[in-house]
Amino acid sequence: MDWIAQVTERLRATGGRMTSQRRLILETLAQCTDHPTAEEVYRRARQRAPDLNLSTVYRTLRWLEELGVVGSQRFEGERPQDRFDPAISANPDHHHFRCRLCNTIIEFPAPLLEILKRDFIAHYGGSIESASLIFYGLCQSCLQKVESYGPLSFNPDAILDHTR
Amino acid sequence: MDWIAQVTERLRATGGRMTSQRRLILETLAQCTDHPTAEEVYRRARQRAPDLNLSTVYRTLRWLEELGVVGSQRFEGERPQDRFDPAISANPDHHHFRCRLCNTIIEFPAPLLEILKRDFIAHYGGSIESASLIFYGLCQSCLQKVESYGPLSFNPDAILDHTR
DNA sequence: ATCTTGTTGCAAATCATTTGCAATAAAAGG
DNA sequence: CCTTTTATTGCAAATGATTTGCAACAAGAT
Repeated sequence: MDWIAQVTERLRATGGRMTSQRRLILETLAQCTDHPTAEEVYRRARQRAPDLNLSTVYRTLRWLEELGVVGSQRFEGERPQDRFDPAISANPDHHHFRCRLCNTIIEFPAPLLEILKRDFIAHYGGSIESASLIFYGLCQSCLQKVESYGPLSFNPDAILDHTR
Repeated sequence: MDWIAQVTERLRATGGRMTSQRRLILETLAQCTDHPTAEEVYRRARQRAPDLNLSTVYRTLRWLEELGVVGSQRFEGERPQDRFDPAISANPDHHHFRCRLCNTIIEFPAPLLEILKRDFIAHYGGSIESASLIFYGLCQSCLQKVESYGPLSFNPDAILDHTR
């Protein structure tokens, strides 16, 4: 059984209905290899159904979030907006790296995080139910570009006055 | 030289001016042991200067953020709003645990995170400039309360009909 | 085929945060 | 100390992502 059928089943199990809009949004999500915003999901899905509404996209995404089918996170250095992560069910325990230049997001596993959790609990007690780890930096290719160009040297005094 | 004097110096160094509002906000932040929202900083500060404006609080907090004097982060499970962290300059490399019940935030060091960063770079290349790690769970005292009460057993059929 | 009720589209509301602008007040210079 | 410059403030309005009320619509059950 594929992903969409599974989600449909969960939906029915809680008294929900499968609609053409929801199916479309699910299919759109299934094709994503990135972490789209609600607006981006909307734009992509609307190509196949121009009267789809942004509210419906939001409602569907929130509902999928509750079902644990998609994740959502916000990243620094961009407008405050949720990005949705369709990969969460296939790959539950991943974290995120975001490139400051090209904005690529890399998902990576972090089994060592368990040690950090144990450390925390050893020191402070309590229990940990979930964790969010985000790295920010330069991805491999952006780092190479920066290195090959060398650092930018900005010297205001060196700027020529072309008006003279 | 105390914290406020240091911040004032940095401010002057960039052509800024120290005002009564900024001093008040700095003093309010210095007394915080928690991670207040802009609104909370505003409420606390306004007790001493009732005509302080929320915009001024925002502008000052953003400016302190740029100076690296305060941090800001958002936590899941509450309205999407920034919380400001006055402890960042005293204690630069800390991460956050947030209790799902009492909302207490615990700051903790995570030196092992360096290993995770090295692991990531070994696998994917690139470079890491910053990291955000947030744990969500129950703090020690909330965990104890939950354990001593035992888990709540919710059984709809067991609810008595008091209308009879 | 019909009924029930979950879902949609639309427009308006929310809510944290930002911004334009005229008035105000630091700090610099005399 | 007093003027001058211009950074900063308070206020109100704008912004922008997200949510919500509601009447029309359409799944899925009977």
